[in-house]
Amino acid sequence: MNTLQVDKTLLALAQSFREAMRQSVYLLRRLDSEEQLSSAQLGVLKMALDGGARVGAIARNLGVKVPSATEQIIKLERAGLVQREADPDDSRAVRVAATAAGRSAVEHADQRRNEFIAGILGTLTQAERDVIEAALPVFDKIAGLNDPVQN
Amino acid sequence: MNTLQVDKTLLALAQSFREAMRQSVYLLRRLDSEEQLSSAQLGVLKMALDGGARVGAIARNLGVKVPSATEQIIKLERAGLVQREADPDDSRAVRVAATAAGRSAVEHADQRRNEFIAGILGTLTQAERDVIEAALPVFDKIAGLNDPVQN
DNA sequence: CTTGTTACTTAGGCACCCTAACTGTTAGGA
DNA sequence: TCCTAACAGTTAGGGTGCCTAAGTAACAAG
Repeated sequence: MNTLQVDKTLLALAQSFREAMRQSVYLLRRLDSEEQLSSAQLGVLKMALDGGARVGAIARNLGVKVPSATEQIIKLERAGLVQREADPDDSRAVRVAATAAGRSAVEHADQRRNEFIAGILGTLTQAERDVIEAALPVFDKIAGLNDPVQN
Repeated sequence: MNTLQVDKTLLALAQSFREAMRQSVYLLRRLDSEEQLSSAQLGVLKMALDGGARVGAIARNLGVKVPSATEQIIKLERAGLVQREADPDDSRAVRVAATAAGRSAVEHADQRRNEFIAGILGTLTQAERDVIEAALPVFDKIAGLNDPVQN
């Protein structure tokens, strides 16, 4: 019960946690390789769904630097999935809005990806799914803890 | 309780699961950006710890194609962290073994990464950590389900 | 009206991954 | 024995996504 022991447990958990993260990278890679729309682009596109998202906000939400967001936005624009327009209130800013094609692309991509994952989850027992479901909010919290440190 | 409803629940869970995976990508990215040894290289190096791992085995374990593994191995070799030597039993094959420097690099990198994650996990409640701990084996199972599809 | 800050874009570069093509080795017939 | 198919890795070439540094343009404050 001393500090050392607690740390040891924590470190062991951290190790397993890292391994799980590593696995999810593979899973995501696989998911990406079977779709037209990459995860990065899907993330941008999703933010552009509700009207006009600013480039900086998109970057922040995706955990990347502004130029990286710009790059994805330009690709999406060329693909006709988003439009860039000047912000009426601040002409330095750019509003990124999904086009109709963009909207439908998101829906399709999201559905296909969800189905893929659901297919995997479907092979689990209900108890296992419950365990996952219970863990997801904690993952969210962890993500929130990671976020604020910013860049 | 009909199939449709089950599917709906499953899809919703899949959606949340995807979101959690997305977050772990950010977390891993952050982890990587603060270290010398990248995740990709650490993965290769770890496989090279117990004697001689074959290039193909490394690639398979890391979920990448052989040329990608070769690339990382060459980098590690240039950094003096692994050695490549011919397999005595099959001279087509190459054995990749960690050097002393490689071993110590793994230890340091692993420890630093674990400490980083432990620092995050340490801010959770014990109950939350328990939930995570319970979920990790299920993540492993999911990874195993994803793996076999191979290519 | 100048000066600093802010929002974004452009330019250049790096890491990691992939497919296709090549080299060398092994193994299984004819 | 020799020829050929399969196999293990490497090389070549290309794509994506991310980053920093250096522009450009617009706002905001003195």
